[in-house]
Amino acid sequence: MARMVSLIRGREAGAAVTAGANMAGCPVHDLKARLRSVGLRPTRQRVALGWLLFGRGDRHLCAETLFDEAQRARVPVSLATIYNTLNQFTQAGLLREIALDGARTYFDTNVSHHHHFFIEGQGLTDIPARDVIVSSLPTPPDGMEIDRVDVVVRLRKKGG
Amino acid sequence: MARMVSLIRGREAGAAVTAGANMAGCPVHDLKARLRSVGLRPTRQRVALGWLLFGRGDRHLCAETLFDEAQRARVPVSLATIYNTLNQFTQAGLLREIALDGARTYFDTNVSHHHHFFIEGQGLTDIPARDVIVSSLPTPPDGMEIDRVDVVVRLRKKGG
DNA sequence: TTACGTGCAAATAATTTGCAGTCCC
DNA sequence: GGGACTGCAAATTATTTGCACGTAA
Repeated sequence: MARMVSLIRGREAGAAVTAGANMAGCPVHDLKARLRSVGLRPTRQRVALGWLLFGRGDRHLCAETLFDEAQRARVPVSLATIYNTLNQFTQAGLLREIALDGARTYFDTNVSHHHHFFIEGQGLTDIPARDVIVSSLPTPPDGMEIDRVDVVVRLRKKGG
Repeated sequence: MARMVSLIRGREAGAAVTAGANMAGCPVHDLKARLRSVGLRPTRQRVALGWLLFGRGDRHLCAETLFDEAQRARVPVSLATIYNTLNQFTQAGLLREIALDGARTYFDTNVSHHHHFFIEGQGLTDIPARDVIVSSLPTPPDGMEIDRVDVVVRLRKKGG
């Protein structure tokens, strides 16, 4: 299996963790350090879930999905802990919450700036930030500023 | 109260209903006709809810909100019927569903092309379609075409 | 040791559904 | 009159929470 230089990406992601260079290369160690750096104890469950979440590239998943994966991976973890962990990770900036249809809540392991394709009933695909150019935006109301701009490109079957 | 030429807007909205000109001007009649034209019987509840929904310009609301309004307006309608009606209206193209935070489901009475400001915890405001220009989009995957592009501009308090 | 985490089961919250009675056409 | 619609209450589904026990620092 290829080495992973930085298990978790994002705006300020690597900084504290991969800067030291020497320790880099052990994904589990990186993950533990990353958890500590956001104030979360690297417990067995959190490390295991972090491994599932961040070990396979960018993903969009919901609590139930992660729960299934954990069971398949023989990681003993309760659904309640899945929910707690997803929320804690999100609050810590390791995940981003995505609202799609009001039913389930989805989480994006890619917290850097980017957009999404969305196919009804089939889920999400990332669009790199550079592939979408928003060249004109309205002025925010007084006292407000733009936090971020999310673009969702809804797709349908051609000639559907 | 000012006259309403077309109670319900949207891509194909007015056509069948306001074309005849003579009947136009009676919002209730227009609404009933509009309901019939999408295959929904204009029952007391649906007309009352349609009136609440479309009689006051563009709105973003959830089931609970509409339920409260109905009660305040002395419209006897059950919460179950609110949900059913919102879903039927959405399916008929009179409303658009908006996913914001995964918790509640919101509905937009404006089904024409436009975008949204979103302030965490404070809800939505419309952005006219002309105020947002997306000048570059990725190519859709094979066999797919773009249905529509939704832009959400997330705001936060300045210097928050 | 000791505060933080976890698991379980019960509690919420939003929404849907089954069915008997009601209403529009 | 007959099928579509509504209301109610019960059922579902997604998620959160309280509390006793376990575990990282």
